[in-house]
Amino acid sequence: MSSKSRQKQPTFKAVAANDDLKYKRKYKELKKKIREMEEENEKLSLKLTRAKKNIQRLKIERSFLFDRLEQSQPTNESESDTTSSPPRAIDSEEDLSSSAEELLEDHHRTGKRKKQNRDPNAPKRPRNAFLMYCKSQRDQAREENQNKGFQDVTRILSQKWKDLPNEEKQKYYDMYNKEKERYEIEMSSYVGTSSQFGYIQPEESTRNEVITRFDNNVSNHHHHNDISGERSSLTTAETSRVATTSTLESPYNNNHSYEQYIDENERGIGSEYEEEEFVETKDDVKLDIGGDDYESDTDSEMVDELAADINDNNKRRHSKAEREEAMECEDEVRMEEDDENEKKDNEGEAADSKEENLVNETGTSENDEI
DNA sequence: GAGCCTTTGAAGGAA
DNA sequence: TTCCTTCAAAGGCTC
Repeated sequence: MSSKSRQKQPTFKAVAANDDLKYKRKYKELKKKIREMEEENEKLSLKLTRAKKNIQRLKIERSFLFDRLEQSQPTNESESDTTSSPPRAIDSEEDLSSSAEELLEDHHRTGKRKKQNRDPNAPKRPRNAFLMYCKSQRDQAREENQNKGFQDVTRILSQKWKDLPNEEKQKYYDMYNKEKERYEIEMSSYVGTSSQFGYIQPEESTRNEVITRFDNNVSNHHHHNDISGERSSLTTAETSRVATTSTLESPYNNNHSYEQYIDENERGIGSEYEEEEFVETKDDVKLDIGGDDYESDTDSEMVDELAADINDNNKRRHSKAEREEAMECEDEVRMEEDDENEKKDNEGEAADSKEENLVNETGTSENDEI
């Protein structure tokens, strides 16, 4: 009996050690997963920040366009009443309103939008599952239906698509999801780049057409007249700064007055709501680059300051990574020490039980002898 | 060279 | 929420 228990002892220990190893492995896996989730979370936060900034910009743009439309409305009515008035030189307000209204009316009436010159640098929209299917099957379908035209082949493919079992379709939906991910990633880092094409936001072509028409009118007008009031001040007050910022970050490269409007709104001249939103946006930027304030007056200084901050931030990140690594090493060392201690304890226990067994055995033999 | 034809499906805006 | 529109792809055809 005692010899059996002696044989079982190391097996039990081996199992316990095995369990420990398992837990250790599991612990490491979980730690890795947490790290991955944190990284993903960081990415998503960045994406959210960008989206917020974009929304803020669009809000300002919208209020700008509505302001222009509202301001120009009464002028138009009075103009239409005075039929005998002599023809005037270009009136930016009138031209703007007629262009914008015409465009908006056109859009509402037809419900269709004219095709836009899309920025060739803009990411392509993802192809849906059916288009993926067409791409892979079209050649074969054309070979099978050589006498049929292109549209007919598409029609055949659509019929085939409908008849396709869901498991087969799933393959193409997966492909679509991958394309979609690619598109989202590209869009998150995409800022309108080409001044030739302007900044054309997907699904925002009408808005941009209005803006383009407006700014064409404004720029034309500036060559002919000196406008008094708001727009004049808009175009002259901070031209140099706007020119710099527009080349640095503006998607609307030709729009000084428009840029100026955005710029002023973003610095808090707009409504309280906008101001509040702007503070949030600026805070987001601070978060992105390390949480410091920027006090530079000029753009070049600000760029230097930003670069310095990014370097600092990289250093911080680097040291953070090092700290994490060191902590991990410490954990591992601690775990190894624990293991060793446990091993020693187990060995001690084994020795004790061995001694106990020996005592018991000797005890029984003595008794036998007696 | 631009736009149309055909199809499905995703996405976004308007009502 | 529903409806409508646009845009992705393919290549030939028309203006």
